[in-house]
Amino acid sequence: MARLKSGDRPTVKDVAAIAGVSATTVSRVLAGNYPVATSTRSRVMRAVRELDYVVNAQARALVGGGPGTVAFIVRDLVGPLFAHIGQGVEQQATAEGRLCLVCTHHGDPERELEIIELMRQQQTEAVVLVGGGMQTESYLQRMTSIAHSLDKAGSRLVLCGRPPLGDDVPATVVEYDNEGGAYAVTSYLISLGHREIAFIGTSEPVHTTTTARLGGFTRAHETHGVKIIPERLLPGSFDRDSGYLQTKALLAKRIRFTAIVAVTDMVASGALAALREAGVRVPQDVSVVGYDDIPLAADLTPSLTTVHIPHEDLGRIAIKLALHRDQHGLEQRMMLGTHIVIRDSTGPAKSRK
Amino acid sequence: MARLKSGDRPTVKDVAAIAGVSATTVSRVLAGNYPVATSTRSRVMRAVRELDYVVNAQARALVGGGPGTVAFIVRDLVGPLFAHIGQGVEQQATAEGRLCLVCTHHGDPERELEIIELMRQQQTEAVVLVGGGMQTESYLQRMTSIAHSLDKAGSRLVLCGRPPLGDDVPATVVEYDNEGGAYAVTSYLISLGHREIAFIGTSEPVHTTTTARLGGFTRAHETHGVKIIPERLLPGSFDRDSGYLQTKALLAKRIRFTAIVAVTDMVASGALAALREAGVRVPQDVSVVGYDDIPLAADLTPSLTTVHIPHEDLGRIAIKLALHRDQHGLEQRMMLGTHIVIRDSTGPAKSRK
DNA sequence: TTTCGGATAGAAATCGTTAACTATGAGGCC
DNA sequence: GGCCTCATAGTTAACGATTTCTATCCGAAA
Repeated sequence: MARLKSGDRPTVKDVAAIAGVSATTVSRVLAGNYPVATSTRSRVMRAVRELDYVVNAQARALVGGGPGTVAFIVRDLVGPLFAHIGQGVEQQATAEGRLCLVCTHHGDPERELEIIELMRQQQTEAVVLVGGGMQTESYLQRMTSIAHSLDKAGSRLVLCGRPPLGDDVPATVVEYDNEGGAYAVTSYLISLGHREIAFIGTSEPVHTTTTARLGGFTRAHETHGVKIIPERLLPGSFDRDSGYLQTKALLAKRIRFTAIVAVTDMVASGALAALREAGVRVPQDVSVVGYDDIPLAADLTPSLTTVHIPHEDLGRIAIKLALHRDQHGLEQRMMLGTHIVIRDSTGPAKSRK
Repeated sequence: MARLKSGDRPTVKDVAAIAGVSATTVSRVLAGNYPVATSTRSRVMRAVRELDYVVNAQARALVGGGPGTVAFIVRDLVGPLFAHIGQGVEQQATAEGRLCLVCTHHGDPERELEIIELMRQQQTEAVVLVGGGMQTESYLQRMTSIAHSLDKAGSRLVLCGRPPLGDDVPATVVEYDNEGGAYAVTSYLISLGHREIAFIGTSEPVHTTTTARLGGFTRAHETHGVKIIPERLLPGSFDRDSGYLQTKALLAKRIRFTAIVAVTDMVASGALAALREAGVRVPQDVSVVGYDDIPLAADLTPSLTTVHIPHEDLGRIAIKLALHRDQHGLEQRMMLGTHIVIRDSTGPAKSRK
């Protein structure tokens, strides 16, 4: 007689004891994959309700059943782009019957590694790394070895919005055309007559996102035969403050410019604020473009011309590819398109007297 | 001789076989909680590295060890306030050595219940429900029964940003002063001379967040002896479109108003856009206030007067209380303060002719 | 020399569930 | 009537790790 100590949660055995059957039968009633007499079934169900029994997912997982999990590893949860990618990841994971773990590393590579190790212990089916990463040699090397470790353990490293590690590395990669977007938006500015364009947000150490965006910026200049001067390349992070401060600095140093390409919309937003304070009109005096197309980009004043990233698709496709990687025909490397969204923060270059 | 089939992940037994010891010893070396000869230890460690072994968290959990998990259940991941609360939840969970599951229900109460059930199976230590909820009788009843179920299973229902279910219900509740914030910001408008204030975002069925905010709005009017007319109470959801459309409607219907209280900043943002289109100046002609203090509130034009919610604290405290609920002196019900942030979207009421 | 105890290591039980075997009775067929 | 099969339910092993409980060896104390 399995007397149930209060505080302990009931097990199949407890249910079985009450229903007067074996544990196997309880399991079969719940799974419904084996014939059970109707009377038995109802007795079991009554016992289940009486005890308010639920299976122990851990025990079930051990023996092979139960929902798998997918991990979503991100710098921070705040910030509009992570949320959208996360939305895509969570949606697709749920649609595929998986649970979704979330972890943040706040930009600390050590912490990122710890988290991945933890996910390996958790038997996670896929580990999605979101956003750009460092590009140092040692970091890439460690990532590569992690990809192999996860692969051996039946899991999968997924790089979302970050370039591939190499051809022989077992990882799923879903990128967006970061460089192309920067190229397009810069070309657009050049076509409007701008020749003195500042870029806010170069970074050190080298970051994949920055590199790609700056790369597109540079290529557009080259294609159209416009020279870039280093004074117009300003460092900074991805946040609003960076845009504000760097724009202030730009104005203070009296460097000539007719347009600003900001590395993110948040940076652009800071730039707009700084320009407004300085009495510089946008877009009459200076054009400003951002990158990301965050939800409020259209609500800034003036509304912001920017590059749209298919955030949610990025997350969704990442999960889909990773979970169905055994199916033939599913390429494990995918590049999604970006497109520029023209709003009111850009206009013809002021003809310099 | 435990020959390792490729594709299977290594177990303690495999490590033990290679190191020439028993599984027990491997476990002890890894846990470090029992004396093991130095030579044995190093042989085991070598085998661990050779196989790239990691423990199976599921198996470990079954026998009591391993990190616990908390679940974070939310309407959507996008939307600034959820991200911030999530950030708080994740941070605190990580700090307490817990993993963090995340699920979305898109406003579907059925789905919400399914998710909670799933979390109970997962032996989650705490289930955090974020944001307001429906206030229908049946919903509250089901929530109450869930609270008891989770409690019996050693888990904990946590209500974050939502009023308590009742005194005898085992749940942790962390609220913010929703009603007080609305009262304060409405009082502020009244003190500026506004007497004709519209509220955008009443909802049906009754939603806790809306109810509280509208409640504060109403109380402020009563306190200051100002009458509310139903025409100035407009329905709508929490998003930008709602604010835009309702403001358009308000203008079209030629209802007199000198100020708008929007149920969220996103709604306020839509209202600002509609007013701008109509050539109504803010704050000279009409004042606008929001609620939430989203990151870009300061970047709207004009910058938005709003009510600040301590989002991150909300999430952090929710987890802290839930995980340490056994410790005496920790109240399982907490109300955090809100405060209004005065920016440029509010000004004195235009003296009517 | 005998015995006691500390230092190590292994065997076996345990966690909760499922799945592969077994076992039992009833009913149909020759 | 004997045999075979189907329906149903129970036994037992397995999943991978931890944790008692034992067992051995060796040096020290008596």
